[in-house]
Amino acid sequence: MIDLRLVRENPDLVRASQRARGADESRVDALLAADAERRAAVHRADQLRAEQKSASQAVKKATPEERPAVLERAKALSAEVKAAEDATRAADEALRAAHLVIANVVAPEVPPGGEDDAVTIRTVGDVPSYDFEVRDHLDIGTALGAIDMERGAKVSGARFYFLTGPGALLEFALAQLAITRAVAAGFTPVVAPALVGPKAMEGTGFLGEHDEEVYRIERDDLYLVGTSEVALAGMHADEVLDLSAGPKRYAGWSSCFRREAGSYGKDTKGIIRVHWFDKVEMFSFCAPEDAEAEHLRLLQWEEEFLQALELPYRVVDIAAGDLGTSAARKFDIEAWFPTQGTYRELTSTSDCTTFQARRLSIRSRDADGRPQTVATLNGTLCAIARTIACLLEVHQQADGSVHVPVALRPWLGGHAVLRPGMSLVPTA
RNA sequence: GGAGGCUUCGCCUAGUCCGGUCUAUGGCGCCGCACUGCUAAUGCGGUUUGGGUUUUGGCCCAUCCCGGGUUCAAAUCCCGGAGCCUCCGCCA
Repeated sequence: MIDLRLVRENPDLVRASQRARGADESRVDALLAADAERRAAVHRADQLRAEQKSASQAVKKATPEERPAVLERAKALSAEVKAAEDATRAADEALRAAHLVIANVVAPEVPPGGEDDAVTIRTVGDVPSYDFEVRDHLDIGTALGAIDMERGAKVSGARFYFLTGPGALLEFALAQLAITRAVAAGFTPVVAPALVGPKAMEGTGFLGEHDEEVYRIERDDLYLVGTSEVALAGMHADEVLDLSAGPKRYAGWSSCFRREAGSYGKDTKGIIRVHWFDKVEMFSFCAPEDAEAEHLRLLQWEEEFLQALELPYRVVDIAAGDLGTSAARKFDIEAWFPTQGTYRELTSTSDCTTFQARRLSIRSRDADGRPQTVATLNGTLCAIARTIACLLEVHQQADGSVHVPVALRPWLGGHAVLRPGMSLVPTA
């Protein structure tokens, strides 16, 4: 949730943010009204309680003769306090409801517009050309014995898959490369739970208008995470972190689950858009004033990872209307998919400023030792299934084999190419 | 799944039986001041968090795992729940 003080002191800024997102501006005024109402209710209840406290003390000190009268007054006040507390509770809930429906305030640099208005910041690597007919990742993967969609569907339904043989090895190789690089950069590696409670889910902003995307285990009141961001953010809920040595960074590995409710017909072929995949996610907790710089660092680590995979890509600055609820700014990296003749999203990094941390009550101490809400940022290091898809397409060769990027070879038995029917036994 | 125990202001802890200056005790740690040639030791003071209000000096309210209840009054009594621990059962 956004900072209430900001709404009180600079409502126009928040209204402008809502407008940029294409969201309802009047929610800002509803929030202001709810805030004023709550403060009035709290004030009334506090004053009544103060009176009641002294009345209660008087009961104790009263002589037997005055006792009935004093007790009478205390009882009356008690009833008034109870009523005032009910009113406060109602005002609290109204405020919370009004508060939760406002998305994070977009950063001033964010491009205006919607989904199609992302601005390309830079393009890295040359778009490859092929002197043969390119095949899509599913054709290549099936021929390699790396991907089995049909049996995935047989066992679990559409958008499920098996990774087999070289596909399974690729999964582990990518995970190893991602985690190894993250550790070298100073991240703490984490294996995070894929099932989380409602608090973590709501705190990270996934239960608002986008809860259609989320798998829910009703019987146990648990959710399957769509990203380990949820567990990593929730990890430090209700804590005061020591950030005196700089940002606290985690690289979390977990399975990710997405219902893909609104995407019927999109990317139906292969493993680009699936209900389940594994992902290594970077997550940072840092002081609010460091968030922008940290965001650029996350972006840089993402880029270096794709460079290690020898994949051409471009970095785009996502427009206001296409930002997630929690994000103030978001950069996607889109990698080249030869069969689609375009760049497709492979990673995404968001600066959530204090939006998530305020909901989850994650704080640190400022220079004066006062608690302050931290900023949280997340970034994909490697969404494994989609990355495999991209690797297979970009690195395909005329004979149906696939070039293995040098960085991945240590985890692929030293093999420089993958080819149908090959032995997976490591080379000497 | 069954039985029992635990949860207090950073950490440890007193208090809970028997409700009322609990406006929460003590120790450790931390901060400030004093003493000391320096260090150590010692002494004094401070040290939960959130909200409201404010003439910026404060003042008020809440907060003893969470939510209800009883009562004029709840850390304390009653009911429900969560988390952790131990034992039994089951299990990779």
